[in-house]
Amino acid sequence: MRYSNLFGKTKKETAKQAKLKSHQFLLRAGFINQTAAGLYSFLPLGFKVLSKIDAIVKQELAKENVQHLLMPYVSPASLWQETGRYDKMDSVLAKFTSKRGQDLVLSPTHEEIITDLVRKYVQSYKDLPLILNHNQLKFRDEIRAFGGLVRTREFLMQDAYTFDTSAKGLSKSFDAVVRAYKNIFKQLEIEAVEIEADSGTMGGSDSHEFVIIANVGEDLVLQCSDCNYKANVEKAEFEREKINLDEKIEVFKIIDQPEWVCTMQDNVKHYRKPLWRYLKNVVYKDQDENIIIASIRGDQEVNEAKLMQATGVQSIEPATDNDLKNMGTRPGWVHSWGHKNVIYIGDYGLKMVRNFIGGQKEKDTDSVNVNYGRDFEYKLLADIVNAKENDLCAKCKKGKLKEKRGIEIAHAFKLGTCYSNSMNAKYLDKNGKLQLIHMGSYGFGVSRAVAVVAEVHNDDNGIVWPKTVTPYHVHLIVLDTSDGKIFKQAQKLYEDLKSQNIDVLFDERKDVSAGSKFADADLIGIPIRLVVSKKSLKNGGIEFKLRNSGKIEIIKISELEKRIKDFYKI
RNA sequence: CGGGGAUUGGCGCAAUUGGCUAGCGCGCACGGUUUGGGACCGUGAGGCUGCAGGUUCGAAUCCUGUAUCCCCGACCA
Repeated sequence: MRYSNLFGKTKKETAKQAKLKSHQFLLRAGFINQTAAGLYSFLPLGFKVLSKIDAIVKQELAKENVQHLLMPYVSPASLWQETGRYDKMDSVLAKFTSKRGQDLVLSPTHEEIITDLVRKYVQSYKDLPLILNHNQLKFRDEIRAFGGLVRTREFLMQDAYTFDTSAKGLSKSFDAVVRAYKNIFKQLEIEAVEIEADSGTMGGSDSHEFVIIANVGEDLVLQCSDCNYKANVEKAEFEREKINLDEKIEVFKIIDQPEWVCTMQDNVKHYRKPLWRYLKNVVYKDQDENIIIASIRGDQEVNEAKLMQATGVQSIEPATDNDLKNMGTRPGWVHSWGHKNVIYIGDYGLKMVRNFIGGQKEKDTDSVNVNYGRDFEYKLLADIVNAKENDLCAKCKKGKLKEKRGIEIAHAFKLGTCYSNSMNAKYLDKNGKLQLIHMGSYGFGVSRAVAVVAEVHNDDNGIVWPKTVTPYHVHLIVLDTSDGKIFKQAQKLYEDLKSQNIDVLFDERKDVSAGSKFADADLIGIPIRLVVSKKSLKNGGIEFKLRNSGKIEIIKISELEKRIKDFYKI
């Protein structure tokens, strides 16, 4: 490709809105362009990188006997209604109606569609196990875009689905896909940590997330300082330590308290005691408008994923002031006991504190010396709060959990039979009995990976692409273009390399300074830079420079092809 | 979904107590001088100031509505 023909030029200025380096460089170097919030066009350079990642992903999966297919981007509402996700995933589903009145959605994922496919074709245990994959666009509405390609509403995702006759088979298939993922990470030169995660609306029992540790990430990961326990914040378990169980249990009292004391901050201001001393009540309502009061320690935060699991409800949302009014209370005045027709649930942490403050705030009174087990008790006590920095690891009970930020790049779910059950996907076993298919679901963010790779591989001047995903093999620059001989020589080199299946970006611009060309080469980030100039030819050849090194070598034209092919192992 | 900010040539920005022909940098086109780390001179093209109303002698500037984009919050009662 001749640079002057390339669609998408480099820019000197970066948009203020772009915070991440990957985002800035991808914009400046002309790899991507934003069409609307969370919707990006891939320009030729970006599309080349995307295509290469896409190919690597498919290739590595194919090694694990994964079969590729392609399912539609648009799917009928009826499939989503079968599993209940038409309502459950309402916030991300873009729903619309066709001209003939058919209800449709833009698929945010493809479990429903593939399960529908598989139930039509799989009849016997002889058809299993089976791993199917496609790399297809996804659309998730109401996602707030972030970091360029890191978080977009529409994105290219690889999603594989495994089908087995048993949980054991599922584990094997799961391992196969995870193996492929690890090889993909290696190819892309990114380091992903495998962590335990919450399954969320995906359902199923067990899920592993693959996260690139980066302080620009929006995922919170907790990692044990001692053992190898790692989990994301939705899932991370921790051991609740005794806070003040050596304190004497005092007599329960109702005392005067100024009306302004409402929030945890107010309590701290008023009583001048640490946060853990206060009882905190967080009110939610579930899909059927049932009120749930989560009672926790003042220093803790409710974890909605854990709360949903513990209460067994399908969805929760924070109660509104109006909901509180209907309960006969108001913000700051919610009681830890005594509200009628509500579900109370407490966190295990309540047992680690004696003599709480709070629990039944009224206009100018509240209670003190409140003790769980003596003054109030719940039928439901569970892990419903977030683990945080320096909490004790639940696994080894020795190490402290450390918080890290990360970008989720892949996620693998053991779905079990939840989809096959709701969608009636069964097979006949050896005994002629109908059995549910055991499923797994596996997603890798292909377009996100473009950002992740750029985020990991860059310097002050631009991107440094790994050789596996570089848009071109070499960036050929010609200087001293007014000298016809030199220009012709460069042109010949360009043609020769191309004929050897070497992908060349040829910067043959005549009216552009050397510095400008070098700066563009650095920004674009192709691993090998070649320069043909008066100087290089005088020195006996072509300048050869790797993007990630300052060293410049002169290489004879006759040796160039081999050098490049060795580098790329092609 | 809630709150805040923004929207001015392709890109990045200026100009608002309402007032001259809406400026600047980058980029682009043409001519010339340059050519090893984002060169310079000259000339030029490119705008109904997001859109729709309103106030006014006069609106980029004030008011109303609306669209789009960005940031924060997604809870602690």
